[in-house]
Amino acid sequence: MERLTNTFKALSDPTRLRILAALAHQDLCVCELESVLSESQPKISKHLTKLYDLGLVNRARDGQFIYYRLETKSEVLKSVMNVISLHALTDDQLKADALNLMHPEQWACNLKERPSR
Amino acid sequence: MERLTNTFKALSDPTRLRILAALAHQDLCVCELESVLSESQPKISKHLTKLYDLGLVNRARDGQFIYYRLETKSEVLKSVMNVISLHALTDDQLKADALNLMHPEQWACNLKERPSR
DNA sequence: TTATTATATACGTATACAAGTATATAAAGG
DNA sequence: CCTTTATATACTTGTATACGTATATAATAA
Repeated sequence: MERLTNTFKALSDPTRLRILAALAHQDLCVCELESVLSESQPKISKHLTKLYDLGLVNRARDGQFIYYRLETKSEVLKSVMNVISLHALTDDQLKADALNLMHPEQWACNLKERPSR
Repeated sequence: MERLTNTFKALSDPTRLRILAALAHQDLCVCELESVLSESQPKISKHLTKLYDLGLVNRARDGQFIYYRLETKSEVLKSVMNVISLHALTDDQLKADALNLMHPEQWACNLKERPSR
């Protein structure tokens, strides 16, 4: 049961929910998430590490960048993402994040073009 | 978003998950939950109060007893209960609780017969 | 009324954790 | 090589919270 409670604990932090909601749209590297959420690099990185350790996200290095994506193997995450995505339709913070996601030209991130796209 | 993160936080505690899993079978009062989970009265009571404050369970007094039941109005809880119930099929602790639930004659609880049944 | 049972809560303690700051590691480019 | 950019992590601090113990409240029974 500890695995399940730890998963819920991971979901109990607003920053991690925002990260998951953003990754539901597309895979992103740390610096991109910094821009989308307007949060500090260590903060984003630490939350991503926590999500990774729990098996909720996956990651792959591409040069300097490390791209994170949702872990599709997690059935619990799959169920919960439905709840989160539904919430994203009405929650102001999540709506603002989704808007930022649509405007990469405004990101502070120096990444001009995405190598993997 | 705070409402959602608080809900996930409530679900991140094993005792509260056990309570919800038990209430998924039937409504129960505090002393019955004490017996089913083999946990202390203040511990059960405090967790129930937390679940109640979050709107995840409802309660109704019946004489000395206060019966708790799942709050069917919560859509988030409804989604999450599917995950929990699925987990209950394989988790040892939740299976043991379900077994206790089937043997009320073994409960330390002095409640001989349920008034509301 | 007094005793008993059921439930809630206050209080102290130990622990977990989020966040900021600083630093370490790693890759790329000059 | 040195510099810059991206990412991870160590360290500290404040806060939240779970638990046990004790006590308060409420209902029932004697």
